[in-house]
Amino acid sequence: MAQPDRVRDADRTRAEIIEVATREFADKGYAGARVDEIAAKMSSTKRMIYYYFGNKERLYIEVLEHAYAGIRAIEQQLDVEHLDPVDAMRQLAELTFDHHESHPDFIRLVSIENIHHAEHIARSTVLGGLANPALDVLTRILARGHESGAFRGDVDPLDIHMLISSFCVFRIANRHTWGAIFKRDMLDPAYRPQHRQMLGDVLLDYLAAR
Amino acid sequence: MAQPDRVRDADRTRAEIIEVATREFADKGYAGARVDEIAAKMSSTKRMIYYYFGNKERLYIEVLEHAYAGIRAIEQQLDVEHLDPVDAMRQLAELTFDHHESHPDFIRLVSIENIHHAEHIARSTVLGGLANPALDVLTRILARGHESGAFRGDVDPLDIHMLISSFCVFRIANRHTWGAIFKRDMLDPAYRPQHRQMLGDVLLDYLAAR
Amino acid sequence: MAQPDRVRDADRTRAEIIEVATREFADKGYAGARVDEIAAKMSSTKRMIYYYFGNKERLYIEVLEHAYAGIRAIEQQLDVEHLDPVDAMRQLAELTFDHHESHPDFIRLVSIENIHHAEHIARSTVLGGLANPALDVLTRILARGHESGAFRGDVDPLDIHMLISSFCVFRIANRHTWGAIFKRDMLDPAYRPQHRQMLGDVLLDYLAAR
Amino acid sequence: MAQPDRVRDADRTRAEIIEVATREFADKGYAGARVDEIAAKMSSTKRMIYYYFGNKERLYIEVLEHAYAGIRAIEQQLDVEHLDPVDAMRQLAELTFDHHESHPDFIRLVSIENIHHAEHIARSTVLGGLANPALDVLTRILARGHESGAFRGDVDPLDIHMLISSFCVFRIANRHTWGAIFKRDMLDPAYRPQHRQMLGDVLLDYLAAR
DNA sequence: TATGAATGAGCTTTCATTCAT
DNA sequence: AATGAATGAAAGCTCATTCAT
Repeated sequence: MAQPDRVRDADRTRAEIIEVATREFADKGYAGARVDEIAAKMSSTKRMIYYYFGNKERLYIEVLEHAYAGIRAIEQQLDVEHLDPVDAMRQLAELTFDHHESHPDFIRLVSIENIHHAEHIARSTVLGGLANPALDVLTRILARGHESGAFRGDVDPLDIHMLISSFCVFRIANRHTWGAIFKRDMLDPAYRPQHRQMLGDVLLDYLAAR
Repeated sequence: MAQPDRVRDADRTRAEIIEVATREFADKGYAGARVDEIAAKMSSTKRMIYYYFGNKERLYIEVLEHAYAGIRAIEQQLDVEHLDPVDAMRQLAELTFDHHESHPDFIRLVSIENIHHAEHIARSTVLGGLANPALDVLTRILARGHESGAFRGDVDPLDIHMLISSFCVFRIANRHTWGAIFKRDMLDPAYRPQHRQMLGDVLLDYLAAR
Repeated sequence: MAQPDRVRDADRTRAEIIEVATREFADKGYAGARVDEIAAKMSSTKRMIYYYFGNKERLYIEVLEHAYAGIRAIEQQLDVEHLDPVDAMRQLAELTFDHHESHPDFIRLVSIENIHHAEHIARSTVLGGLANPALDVLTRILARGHESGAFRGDVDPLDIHMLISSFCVFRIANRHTWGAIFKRDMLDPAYRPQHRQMLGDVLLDYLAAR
Repeated sequence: MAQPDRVRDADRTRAEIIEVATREFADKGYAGARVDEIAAKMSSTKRMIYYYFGNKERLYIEVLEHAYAGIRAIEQQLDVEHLDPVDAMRQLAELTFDHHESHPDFIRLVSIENIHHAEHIARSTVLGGLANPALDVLTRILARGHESGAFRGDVDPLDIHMLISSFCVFRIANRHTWGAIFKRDMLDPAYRPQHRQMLGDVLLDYLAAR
């Protein structure tokens, strides 16, 4: 029984490093994050970061992989086949809305990765082949909506996904400059219901057959 | 005649530093950008950066101020009072769409500034008080559209601005991760007309009085 | 029967470590060799190196001792008493020539040890007292050659040994810089017979009574 | 006059770094040498090493280039055309003998470079194209000696150079292991005349026409 | 006898910044 | 107004070694 415990310790150490590093990278960016700072904020030592991840970049890539893993499960919360396409579409949008709002670190990591031209995603064996399952669900909803006569049929699912993502991501990613310029915090809970409603309305108004 | 020339040389040196630094910061982020690299890419020397800007942060702030200054002129291209509100709305959206597409460095600087919690905007005397004139134009269009019966009246102009911005910014800011995950370049010219059209449609469908 | 087997396993493990470490030290030098690298190249683990040898330096010393042990058997291949002194001398030289050529790792270890001022030889109980038996054989040949009137009598056997060694060692030890500067590989098989012949000629011309 | 002084300071700083680094690399080898140690032994700082040389390897390469530069002037001390070939040959050998004895750091650097498979010479633009002028002089002496009937004509100048080098290098390069095994310091001044004489005799006996 | 996890000390290198002229 | 040389502080990373079982 000694072996499993040690293995669990190793996993625990790895997991803690990923967790602390996620916060640090999301907060400071890749170049701005300090390996020493990550070490200081965890119960293990800096040496362990190099023991498990080899270097800063590989740690960052694993942080990215871990962060992206979280979003893959979104669509599984949606029982799309038993829902009216209109309801399904709104629910899918709101699921994204809620997910992004509750995962600001993920959104920030994505921003950071874009600053780096997504070079680390390209370098990741995991993320390179990541198909977004939410897109399949969306495609299915659009098809069923078109069949039922509720939706127009000339839309590209990926464009709809872009519309949803842009709205949900923007609130989080551009929160600070927006707040500085317009003196309004897009994430102020007071605006939340109105924005969440707005997203669904925008989508459904656009998709509505005419 | 010596003085003015020297002044003009000084202005030219400043301008070149800003120009090179804009590219460097936009490309690498604030922490990732290197003062040495900026110096190497310009015709003047590193010492001049410190002579004119004091330190890296103040240079970055001036880069940001310079970049934001560019966007303020957008709405001036729009003769809003002589246009039908529906046309004016579509034109305003397309103006933003076009501007952002042709100013990727600005969008990237905004992303970078958000990574840094907009702390430099807060520190800038210029940017702190920056009111976005586009918002006034937008407010005016929405009011006229509501008066004419074309638009619904229950929308917050800033939310509409957010909708436009999110769509226009997302294509640029998230281009690389999107491309890495979905294997499609959002900025591929082939998609441009369709996205530009889509933005206007989304807006007008949503704003339409019902 | 368990004990002997374990002992044999232990010997086998030790032998493998020595073997792998010899290659690694000879290839990279003492400071350049990595304990991790040695461990990675063997079937056992890094911990075993410390288990059997205590530390890197003691491992290196044992590698050195093992390498020097190989050369002690050289002169035993020579049936010196039944040979004409001239033939014996040439054969002894060629034996050294052949041995060094076929043991480049030994030559490299000697170079490395010289870089370290032979401090590890001094620290080795085995090597400190190592008398080179080849020298006895050489001394005997020179004496018999002088008695027979073939050789001059005013030579120091150790100087002759130095002459032989310098020629045989140089080809191996300085192969790479020589090749880089003169664009000729001293170990190219095409030159081998000529160099081997030359060594004997040089020796016998010098030793010839006049 | 300010510029030249600063330039001289820069040159002086570079020269001091090379000088101290030569001793350190020659003493400890490439991997064993410490940049910190080099810095500690000079009047400038560690940062300057990186300012002028970029990294440890480039510093080592420049050390090597500087060390090799010293040996190129050897043959210029020899007025070969006005000497009898026999005398010229002995003088050339003694020049090499003396040079190597008085430049043990150079010999050690060559040994070290061989341990590294001469990879740094290969990487050096200077050393890659280094022709050894001493070889030209040697070729000339051999030719004149053959013409005069003093020397045999079937020898390759490079082989003769190898014979000279091996003898002169061996005393320095293998001094420590030799001393440890045979309890005799090859560089003991007491042996110097005898070895110097021996080298010339060996050479001339071998080259003598018969 | 054996081993995966862990580590302190120290290594090379980088970077924004300032000095001296 | 301009500049090449210099630098302190700290960054990322490595290495021989030991711990805990």
